[in-house]
Amino acid sequence: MRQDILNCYRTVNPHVSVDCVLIGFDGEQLSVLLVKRQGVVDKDFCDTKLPGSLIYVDEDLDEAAERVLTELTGLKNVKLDQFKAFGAKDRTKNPKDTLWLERLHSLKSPVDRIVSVAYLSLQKVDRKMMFPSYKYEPCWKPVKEVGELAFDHKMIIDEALLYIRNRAELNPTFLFALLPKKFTAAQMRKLFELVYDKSFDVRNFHKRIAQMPYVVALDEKERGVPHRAARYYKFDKSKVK
Amino acid sequence: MRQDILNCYRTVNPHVSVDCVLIGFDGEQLSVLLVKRQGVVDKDFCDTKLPGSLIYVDEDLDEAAERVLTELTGLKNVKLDQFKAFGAKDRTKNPKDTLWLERLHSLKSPVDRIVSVAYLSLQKVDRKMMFPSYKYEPCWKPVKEVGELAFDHKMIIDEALLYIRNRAELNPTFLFALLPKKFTAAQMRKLFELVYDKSFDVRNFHKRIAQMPYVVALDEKERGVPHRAARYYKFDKSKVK
DNA sequence: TTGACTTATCGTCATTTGTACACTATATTT
DNA sequence: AAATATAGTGTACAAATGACGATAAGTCAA
Repeated sequence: MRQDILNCYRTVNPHVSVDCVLIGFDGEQLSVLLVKRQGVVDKDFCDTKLPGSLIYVDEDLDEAAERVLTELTGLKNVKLDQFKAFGAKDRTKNPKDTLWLERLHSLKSPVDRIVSVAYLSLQKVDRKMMFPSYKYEPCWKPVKEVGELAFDHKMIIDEALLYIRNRAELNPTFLFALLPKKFTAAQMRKLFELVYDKSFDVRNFHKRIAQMPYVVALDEKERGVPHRAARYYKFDKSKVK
Repeated sequence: MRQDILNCYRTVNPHVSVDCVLIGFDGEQLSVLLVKRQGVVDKDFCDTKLPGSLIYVDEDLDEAAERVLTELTGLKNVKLDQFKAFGAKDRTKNPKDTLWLERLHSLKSPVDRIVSVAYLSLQKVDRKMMFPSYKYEPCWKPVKEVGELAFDHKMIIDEALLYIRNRAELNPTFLFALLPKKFTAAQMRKLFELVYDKSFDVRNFHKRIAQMPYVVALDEKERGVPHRAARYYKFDKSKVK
């Protein structure tokens, strides 16, 4: 790819990276998109991490996030929001992490502490979803099952979830990016319960939906379920506020 | 000062800076704390900016923010919250800014784009308030009167105000850092009106105060005002939630 | 001393919003 | 036809919100 060839000649900024937290919802649970580290043989290495990388010296932060996500997962045109920078003194002190970095970027001098700017995107997760690029083996991992990751990526994910919750409280429409185009009231309720970490009364939740002008009921219903079929709703962005 | 001497031997990270947005309220309006650039003779230079500077390679971001604020204003123990990173491609491309930076830090190579992590703190502003250090001429400037500043500092201030508003909507107790220990309902209302950019009904606002358990009425009243004296209130942190 | 003026404080009423709670409806499977 | 699994609905009370008018407590000037 032309873009990749050009990038070889760009200077890497060894002090700043971006990390992308993609949170997905499949109707059941929240997941996060993780990739594998490349070029590391030692099995002892913790080789799962967020899609992220060092940026180039002359590269816009937002653009860097999009580029890195595309390079590692093949995903394009993903709307990413910056939510926090991570710059603890010891965040890149683990030899596993520093060694990997130095090899990957062919760095001459040992890596200093790297400040990472974290980005968030909410995605619908389709079970049969394929990634355009499998080079780094991107895959969705349920957030509740995420173990230790490289660097401080576990903490970054926790902060992302906190951010989602706060932002949803301010403006719930933000969450509809996680739902499929057609969704049932039950799916929506499940999502809200996961995000707010509490359960909602079914009847009151229906009332709540009824007074959201941007959630419109469709004529269509579920098919092939072994019980009463639920009505589908859709999110109409144009009816927000 | 010992700290300063030691700092001379630390390595500067030429790619990452911190900027501190201190927002103050004096009972009338919101102000922001600005400092003067040092060591620049050319009068054409736009020499007012936020207190901020490059960090050291091995320095925690949060610590860097506190250190820089202390070095530029003398203020200590200020609670700073990180709210956003700024990393536009061209944010350090203005020759005025780059020249100043290169001289200040005695940099050998020209500065690349610098990613800046912005921090926020809310302060009560006392008209007779003195700064422990006047080296960089720190002073409060009403936000509505802020003109063009160095770098993208104007934009950083705008983002800070947006952040304050969002965060206050989530949790209004956050705003009490802006009010003096004793304050009147009118002062509090004025502040809320500035932050939310709309006016509130005086009577309903009193009701709103009455049902904030953390705002407690004092016996004390205003003195020397040419009309009925207003009651003082105080904020009791322990009664939040 | 009095009345004009200014700002503080309190009260009412209508409306909206939040919350607790139990039964009927519809589709599939056996 | 019965079992079962989930969808969908209404009512009553409490609490919060918002629009508005009336009264209280000071200063100031005549």
